[in-house]
Amino acid sequence: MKTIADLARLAGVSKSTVSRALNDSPLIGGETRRRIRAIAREHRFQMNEAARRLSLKQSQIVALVTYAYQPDWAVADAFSLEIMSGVSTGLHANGYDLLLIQITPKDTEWVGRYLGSGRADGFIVMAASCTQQHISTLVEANAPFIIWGSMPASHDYCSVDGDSFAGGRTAAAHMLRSGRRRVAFIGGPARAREVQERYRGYLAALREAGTQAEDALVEYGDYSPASGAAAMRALLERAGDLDGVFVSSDLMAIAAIEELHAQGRRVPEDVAVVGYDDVSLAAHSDPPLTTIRQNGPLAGRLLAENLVQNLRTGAVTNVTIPADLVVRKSA
Amino acid sequence: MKTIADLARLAGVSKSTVSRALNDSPLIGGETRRRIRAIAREHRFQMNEAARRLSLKQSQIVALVTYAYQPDWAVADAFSLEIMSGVSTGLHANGYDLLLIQITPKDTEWVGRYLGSGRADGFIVMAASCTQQHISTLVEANAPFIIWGSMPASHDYCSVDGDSFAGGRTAAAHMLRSGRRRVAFIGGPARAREVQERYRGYLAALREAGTQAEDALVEYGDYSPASGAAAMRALLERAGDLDGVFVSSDLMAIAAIEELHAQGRRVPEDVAVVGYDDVSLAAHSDPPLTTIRQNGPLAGRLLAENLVQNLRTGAVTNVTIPADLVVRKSA
DNA sequence: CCCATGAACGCAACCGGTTGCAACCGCGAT
DNA sequence: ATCGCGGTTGCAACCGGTTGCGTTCATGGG
Repeated sequence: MKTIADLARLAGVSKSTVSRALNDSPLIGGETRRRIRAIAREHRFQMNEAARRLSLKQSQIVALVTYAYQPDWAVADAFSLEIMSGVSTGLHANGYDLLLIQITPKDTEWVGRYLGSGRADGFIVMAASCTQQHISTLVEANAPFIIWGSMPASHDYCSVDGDSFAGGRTAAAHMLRSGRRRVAFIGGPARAREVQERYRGYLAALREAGTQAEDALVEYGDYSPASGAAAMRALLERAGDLDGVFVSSDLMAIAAIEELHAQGRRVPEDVAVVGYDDVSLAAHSDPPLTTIRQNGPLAGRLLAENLVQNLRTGAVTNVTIPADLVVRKSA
Repeated sequence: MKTIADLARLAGVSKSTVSRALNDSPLIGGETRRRIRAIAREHRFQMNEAARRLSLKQSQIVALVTYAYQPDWAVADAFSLEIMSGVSTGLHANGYDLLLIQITPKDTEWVGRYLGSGRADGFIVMAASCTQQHISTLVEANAPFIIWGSMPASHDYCSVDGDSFAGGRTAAAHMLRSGRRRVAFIGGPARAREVQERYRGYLAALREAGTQAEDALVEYGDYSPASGAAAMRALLERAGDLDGVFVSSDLMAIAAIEELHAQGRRVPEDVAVVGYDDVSLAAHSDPPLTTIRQNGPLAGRLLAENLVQNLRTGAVTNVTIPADLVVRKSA
């Protein structure tokens, strides 16, 4: 592999000139630059990144932080893939590489390990798989990072989030518009911010439709299918005449549908169901699930772009992406 | 951030001694080593990786090669995630980092871009998303790499693959054992090696059960649900009394089941169905799909470990991992 | 005609590690 | 007392880029 010193010799100039020519420095004359670049191309020159990074004191790498895989976690569906893909393209477009790192819940050294050693310039973390602890670690280390998902009310770091309020509103409005009178709400953990937002959206839709909100129509779970079925059961007991339900996750929604079937209700004839996430099996469930989907690739791209911007300018941005309704058969 | 020069000053020794102590060089006395490491720990020392890589001429990074995300490709299910996770843990355990790179079909420069610049030491590629072209590029560049999936008969590079033969055999045997007499075969593309292997396994199971193989019972598709349904339709026309079918992919299997239902057959009462892959929706299909699953995390770990071994010793290994039957309701 | 000015480029230090080789130590053997 | 030797440690070069500053040369203005 050739070095810029080799190119310099070939071109009859100095290392500095080659370096500058390759980096589009205005200090170099047009003719010289062209000649040097031609030689570089001709020899398939590839700059040694390690050396460059050493000099520049930056790696042009951002790390996507994930937890170690938990078999029971297989829920990590296609959306993660989509987001990763988006992050990757967004990063590459800006000259950055994507590092995938796995951490354990109790590990608090990882920030230093990657930032201090210069293996990464910044981080992308997922709110879903990330404790408050981890976030504090990041801010204390003064690490550049961006987070996907809902964040505490007061925060001073970058983020990209789905529009949970709009998602909840759209879902509920869809059912109300098609004539449903008593639509219930099944959430994830009540303290999860995105769940609260979806609930607020649900409420807004009810209000706009002139419908009364009822406490008897809301129930919470923990995103597990079992909890979805349990919540459905509870609702049915308290309000047997409900004719629609907005569920905060597809997996819970599918479990809820099974529960409905078990109790002899037809979906969507008797009760409409709309889920959230549009996981891959949503399209193949019985009946195919109407649900709210977020644009994964877009989310990824925004995560990448905003982090890079933060890296370059220090700007901290908070953007939210739309949540779209995909209508199938269940509502 | 401190450098080894700083540590050297603090410890009253030279840079070289610090470097050696930190790298467990046998040249350093036990006492000195301990003292230096203590100081390093105390100051939360993190070695500058860029500098280290420049000296060592290796990055301790391997790149996982993926294609840019294609929306119509959403099939890239949980298995990819599992495999990635496995690769990640396997790599970290060996002191390597995982880089995620995306390439386009016509890009032929990527090998040089990453290898020549020292951004990665080796590659992991997926047979499924990888043309013969890409492989040639890799071998010509003399790049260290390992591939997941079936490879051409003659090859001299590392690989990890699922045991398709055993998978096909197990699937067919399961149905035969439970009394099915005429079990059919629906494959993916006939020229795909893994499909051929699964077919051979299917044949072996028939032979072992003393059953006659029939050409009328085999049909091929292209992994798309539509092709699965079409294949099922064709089989039903030719051999209306079949009572079992082994399908080369879950998505096709689910489509086949829908076709069976459409024609008034019950699953599994009238005809048993076994799929392949155990995608996330297999557990939730109607009826829940009996299928063949491969251990993604294991595959990933093996990919990582064997590539690292190749990097260190040059050994080229070809390993295959088991394909396990997961029995649900469809067979 | 001379000097200030700026464009284009070279010199050499620096980034922070690694490593071959020389230097030094105390020791038992000759 | 001298020599040889194994065990430790330091010196300095090297990895391949980047960049502040000085140098060279042509040009335009006084």
